[in-house]
Parts: sequence; C-alpha cells; structure tokens
Amino acid sequence: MVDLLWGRDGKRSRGPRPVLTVAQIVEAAVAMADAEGLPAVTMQRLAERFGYTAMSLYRYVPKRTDLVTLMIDTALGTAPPLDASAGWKPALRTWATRLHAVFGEHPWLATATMQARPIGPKELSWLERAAAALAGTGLTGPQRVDAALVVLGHVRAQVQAAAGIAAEEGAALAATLNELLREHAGDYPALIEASAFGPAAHDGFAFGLDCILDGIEARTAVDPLS
Amino acid sequence: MVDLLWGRDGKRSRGPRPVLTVAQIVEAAVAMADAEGLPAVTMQRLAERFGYTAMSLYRYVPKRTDLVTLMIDTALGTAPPLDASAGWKPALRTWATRLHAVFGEHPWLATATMQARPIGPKELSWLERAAAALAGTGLTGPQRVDAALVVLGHVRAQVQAAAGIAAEEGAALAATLNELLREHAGDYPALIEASAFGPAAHDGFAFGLDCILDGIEARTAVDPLS
DNA sequence: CCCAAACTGTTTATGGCGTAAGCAAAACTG
DNA sequence: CAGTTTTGCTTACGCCATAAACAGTTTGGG
Repeated sequence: MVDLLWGRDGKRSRGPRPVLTVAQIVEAAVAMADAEGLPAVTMQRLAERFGYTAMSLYRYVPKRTDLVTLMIDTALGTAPPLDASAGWKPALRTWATRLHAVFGEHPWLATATMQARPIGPKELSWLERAAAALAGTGLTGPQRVDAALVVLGHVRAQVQAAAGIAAEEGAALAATLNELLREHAGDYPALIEASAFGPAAHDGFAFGLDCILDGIEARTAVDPLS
Repeated sequence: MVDLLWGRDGKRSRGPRPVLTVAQIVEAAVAMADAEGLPAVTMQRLAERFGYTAMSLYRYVPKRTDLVTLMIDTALGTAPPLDASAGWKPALRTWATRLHAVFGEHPWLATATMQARPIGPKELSWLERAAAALAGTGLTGPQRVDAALVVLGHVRAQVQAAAGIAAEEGAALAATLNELLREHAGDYPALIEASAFGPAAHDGFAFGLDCILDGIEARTAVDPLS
C-alpha cells in the first residue's frame, strides 16, 4: 500500500489490461467526497460511477482506508514553492493561506487527515516547504517542524469549525446554542460578555495565525527577514 | 436530544421504571471507547455489557451520534476553575495542560470533537474558563474566544499526533516514513536537515503552546498580570 | 378499585456496509 | 498454440444502525 502511495507502481505483465487506473479511481472518489462528504464515498457507489461492481475496485486498492489515504494525498496536491525574499513570516503566512484554501475546497480533508495513517509524498511536500521557509531563523530542526505543525493544526481547526457552521444544519445548531447560552447566562458570564456566538464579524483564522506567527518570531534568534 | 445534553430531564409518569439511566449507558460507552476506541462502541456491544439487546438502548438515546455527543460532554467533564492571581498567561497555560490531560485520557475525544454537533454544557464550561481568564487583557470579546479556540486547536492537534504515534501500528508507520524520507532525500532537504522524524527528544506541545501564548500576549494592550 | 393509557425491553426485519472466496474470460509468455 | 496469470464479476458472510410491531408492567383517572 505504501508502494501505491509513494508511486512504486510495480511491473506490468500477463492478464487483461486493467481498464481503470488507481489515479482515475482516486480522482473520482475525491470528486465524490467534495460533493457529498467522505462517508458518502462507499465502494459500491464509487464503483457504480464506472459501471462496475464494488469488488472490482479491490483489484486496484486493497482497502477502503487505503483509498482514503490516497485521496488525501491527491486532494492536497504538491505544495507550491514559496517566495522567501520577504522573509519567513510572509512566506509562512502564504503557506498557511494556500493550505487553508485547499482544505476549503475539500472540507472532508480536515477530518480525514486527523487519523493515524501513512503520510504521502504530496502531504510531506507541504511540511517540507514550511520547514524550508524557517531555515534561517535560528530555530533547531525539530523546532522548525513543530512550528510548521502548529500552523497546520490551526489551519485544520479553523477549516473544521467553518465547515461545521456552514453545513445547513450547522447554522441551526449555532442558533440553539445561542439560545441555550442565554438560558444559562449565569453559568457562562465571560462568554455572554464576549457575545461569543453573536453575528461575529471577525476573522478567527487570521487572528490565530497572527498570534502563532508572532509567537514563533519571539522564539527566533534572528529577525524575520533573515 | 439537546434536552438530554443540557439536562432537561422531562417528566416521569406511567409505565415500568427504566432499569438503566442515560448516565450509566454513557459512562459505559466512555469506558469502552477509552479501552477499544470509538468505532468499537457499537450499540450491540454496548448493550451486551448490560445484558440487553441493542434496541433497548434506543429507549434512552435516539441515535448513535447522539450517544457520542453525550460521551464527549461526559468525558470532558466540567472545566476546573483557574487561579488568575498570577495573570492570564499561566492561567491559560494551566487550562491547556489540563485539557491536554483530559484528551490524553480519552484519545478518541480529539477526533470526535471535530464534527459538527451540538456543544454540551461541560464542553462550553471549558471555553468559559478560558474566555474568563482573558478578561482583563484588552482583547475584544470575539478575540478572547478566538484566542481560546487557537489554544484548543493546538491541544487537539497535539493529542491526535501523539495518539497516532503511540498506536502500536503508529510506530511502524513512523519507521517506514523515515525510510521513505531517506529514499527521497532529494525532495525533502529541509526535513532531512531537520531530521524531522529522528528520535525527537523534544516537546512539541509545550513549544507550540509557548508560541501561541506569546503571540496572544503581543496582541494584548495590557501586561499579562493585568 | 379497575382499566386503559403509557412505557418498558424484546423480537423480527431491512438495507447498507466492507470484504473474503471462487470463477469465467482475457491476454501475455513461452 | 498452450499455459499461466490477472482481470472483473458473482456470491456470500458478518456486522452495523435502526424501523416496526409486540407483549409485559406500571400507574393515573374514573
């Protein structure tokens, strides 16, 4: 399976040519997950899309979880190169924004990437770009990776939260939560005062990202233009 | 269902007394998830534990997803009060550390809390404590909540990562990833240099938390002892 | 006090899921 | 042209959540 993920295709020999390719299947699965969510991608429904039965897909992919792993790497895509000329800070901000956009296009990604699973080459390329951007900061190697992972965690959390509220049922949930909060106002004075779930005209993603980047900067020995 | 979560019990009248309580069921489910993971908690296996059939549980809980919602609120528990005498920063650090510990006791929580679902009173109490700790910082209300959510996202991400590596199969995954990284060394120079997946004797949780707290501090008008 | 209403836990059944095993036909290897 | 390999399909299994109908128990209203 790791071979599939990391491109080692294996040899081709006897027997009928496979009509499909793994790439085709994975792309169709990604499209399906984008449109209907990850749980809607069942082997049966995916195979239907090609006019085949569920079992035929198992000639290409060993298990459904492996399919999901492949979907993650495909949907993430290779990380774009970063312009480091203005320093690591805008570079990392760009990185986070682009990743945020990718997660936004594939809302199921944020939940799917939170499982224990083999990491693919494209996913790893994102981490590589971020670590590279932090090269001249005086942070130690593991610290650079940790810093990238903090930003990554923030991106995922924000996408997840946004997706939850955006879901048709999410808005209703937020509304009832607001009611409940007001009913139990005495138990949550700080949240009431913060009018936490009001018509929030703010950008939680940017605020958190700024916090994290400033915090990273405070731990670097060199200035952000380094 | 929200009634169940927020404690509105409803009246008791005719018919035999229920032998079980919702609380009993939820506690058993939490214990099961702690021991075997959330997917292992099926209605059948949970009912078996009480010597009942799966369907009997539906007299207490409308759907399995609702059971999970109840499990989350129960496992989180009410947030402990914070000692703010030393300022918001150590208070928030304590908050994050305790939450981290709770997530650590219930590894399934980190994934389960990432879904769109009604938030329970105990979960909300955690947010309340953090928002309260940030009261005197000069941050706006929504900013205080955003700051708390950034820390929360970090806690979740770290727990998730730690759980992935701790899983018996996770160690093997990390090892093969290391091999692959070395095989493709040319594509990932920064990660190689960072020896990202070496015998990391560092604490990613603390590093990220420090970054975030420093970043929050940079956005406060008042000093951390406020 | 009695009985109908309400509520219990049960059985039975449905439709979905992932996937193991076996099978005919296809296509490459010698 | 064999023989072997590999394909895509059929069949089948066990598990899942949960709908529907049912029999037994308790209790409130008359």
